[in-house]
Amino acid sequence: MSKQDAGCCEPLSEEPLAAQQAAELSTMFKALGDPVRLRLLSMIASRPDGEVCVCELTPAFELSQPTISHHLKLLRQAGLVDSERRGTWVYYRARPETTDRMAAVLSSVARPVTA
Amino acid sequence: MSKQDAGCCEPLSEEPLAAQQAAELSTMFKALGDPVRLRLLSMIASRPDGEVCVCELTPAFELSQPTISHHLKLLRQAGLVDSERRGTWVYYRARPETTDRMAAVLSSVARPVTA
DNA sequence: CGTCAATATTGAAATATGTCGAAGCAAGAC
DNA sequence: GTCTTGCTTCGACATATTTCAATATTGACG
Repeated sequence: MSKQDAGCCEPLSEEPLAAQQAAELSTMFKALGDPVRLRLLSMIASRPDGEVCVCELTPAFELSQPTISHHLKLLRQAGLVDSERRGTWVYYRARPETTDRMAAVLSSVARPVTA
Repeated sequence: MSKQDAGCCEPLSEEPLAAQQAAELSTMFKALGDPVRLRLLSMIASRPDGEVCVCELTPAFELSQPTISHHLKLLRQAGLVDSERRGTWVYYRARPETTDRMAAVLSSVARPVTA
C-alpha cells in the first residue's frame, strides 16, 4: 500500500535526502532529542515482555505526571511507541519498525572508501 | 580497558539508559531533529570523496548563509561532522563513529521475544 | 448513582530554537 | 597595504518546546 518496505528506505548517503523524507525523519529524531524521552523509550524497550505501565514510568523521573504523559504522547506521535489501555492502566510498547528505519538511515553514513 | 568499546556501547534495551548517557545521546539525536540538518548531513555523507564545500551546501537551501552556518555548527558540536579550512573554502565531512553509535543504540530496540 | 485511582488534556510561564541582517575574520588577488 | 570573496559570529526577534498546576476523562468498585 505504500512505497516503502520496512527497513529498506531512504539512506542518508548514496543520494541526498529529499526534503519531504527529511521532514518525516526529522520528527523521529527530534522525538529522541530529549533525554527524558530517550530514557522513556529505553525503559519501555528494555522490558522482556515488551510493555510497561505508565504507573511505572512516571515515578522514575522527578517530573510531574502531566509532563511524562506529554513526552509519551510525542513518542507516540513519532511512531516510536504504541499504547494500549487495559482497565485503569495504560501500557506502552516500542515499535521496532521505526527504530529500525532510523538505524538504517544512520548506517548508510558510510566511511568514504575506507581510510 | 574501558566499559565501552567503539560501536558497542549503551543499548536502548537490555537495561535502561542512565541519565548521563541519555543526555549525551540526546544531543546527537536533537542535532538530526531538524530537516535542514538531516539533509545537510545527507548531502555531506553522500559524497564519494567524503567532503563538501560549504559553498555547495548553502545554495541548496532557501535559507540565508548564516543560518546554514549555524546548522553546520550544531552538527559539528554533536560530533556528526568535522570541518577543515583549505584556502578560502571550508569543507565538511561526516564522522561515521557518531552515526554508528546512534545506529547501535537504535538497533537494540529489539522485538520482544520475537512474534 | 458516587467516589477513587490512573492518565490525558488544557492553559500559562520560562526557556530554547530557528532565522535573519549586520558585523567580523580569514585568505587570496591586486 | 586595499579590495573581494567565503564563512563565522553577534544581536535581535518570532516561534517552538518544556514544564507545571488545574481540570477533565476513563474505568473500577461500592
